[in-house]
Amino acid sequence: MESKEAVKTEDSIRSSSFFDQFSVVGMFEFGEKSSSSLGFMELLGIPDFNPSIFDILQASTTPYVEPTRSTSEVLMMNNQPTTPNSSSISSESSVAPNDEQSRVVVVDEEDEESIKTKKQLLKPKKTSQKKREREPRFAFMTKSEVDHLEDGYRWRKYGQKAVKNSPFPRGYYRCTTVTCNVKKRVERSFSDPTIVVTTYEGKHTHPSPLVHRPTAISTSTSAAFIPARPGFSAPSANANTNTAFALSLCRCHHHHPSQFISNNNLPPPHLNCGYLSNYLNPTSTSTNASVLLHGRRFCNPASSALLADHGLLQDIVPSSLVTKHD
DNA sequence: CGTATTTGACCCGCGC
DNA sequence: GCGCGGGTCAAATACG
Repeated sequence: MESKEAVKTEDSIRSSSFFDQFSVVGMFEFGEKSSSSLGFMELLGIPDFNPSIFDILQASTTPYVEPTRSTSEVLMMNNQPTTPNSSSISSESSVAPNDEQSRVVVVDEEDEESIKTKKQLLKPKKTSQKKREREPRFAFMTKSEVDHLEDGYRWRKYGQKAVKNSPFPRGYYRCTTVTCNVKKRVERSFSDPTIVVTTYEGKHTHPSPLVHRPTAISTSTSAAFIPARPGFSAPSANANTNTAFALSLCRCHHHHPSQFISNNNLPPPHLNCGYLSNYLNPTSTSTNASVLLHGRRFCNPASSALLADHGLLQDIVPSSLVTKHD
């Protein structure tokens, strides 16, 4: 164990952050940017992420309703091009079976919450008991073989329930930090078993233990998911989990490395800002694990500086590859 | 032995 | 009021 810990440098720990595992090919939001969506970005370690990433995309997206979910929970999914003119960022159907690059769609559930709140106002409570307040929630869909995706935080599973009309159970997790009451639900899509739906609720009141407290994770379960990376000798403790790590907040397809972005992955050409980077684990079994890294681009220089400050960029991307993009 | 997970019971909100 | 389903609790169990 000691030898493993020895190679868990701060860099490698940082590399296990959320973005290193998921390819965020699209972020979507109903209407205007909400505070909750920014909270989600904060959750992901980009507290001041340039809000312009929430460019209007809804016109090119198709609402997707999970059959097993309550009717009030609507997932926006950009990869089900039911409309001919859809300029969706990616097409799920085009994904090769062995393409383990995760695809994530962020869903803002604030609308749902506001609707519920309105309902409560119109309909008097049956009891005097105070209704349990709910934190803003975000759901996103990830194409992944593993249910519980490592996101840099430590989670304790506190429940599991069978989901109606679905063969896949839903897991309930709580952040292990005592002062933090962030929860997340993890379930596999019934309609597409390759898709994992993760719903976060609340905002972390603390930094990611994997990012800011590298020594603290040496005995944590999360450490088992730290991916092996070029330059680090530690093998991936979970090859299935870490077959592909990618970060791609795409808004400008002509900046994308062509070898990484298939035609089906291209974001709408009119989206003229953003960046993309990809990181694949070459030690994994994935046939796609061949490319180390491609440059990132940032629409807003402040965002670039911010990420650098958070160590999310500079530890992964050589400075020569970081390009400010105005 | 300490910690994490499992799982049945329980609570609560909602629709009928 | 009742049943259903989602969410949570907590004792039992597993694991390192």
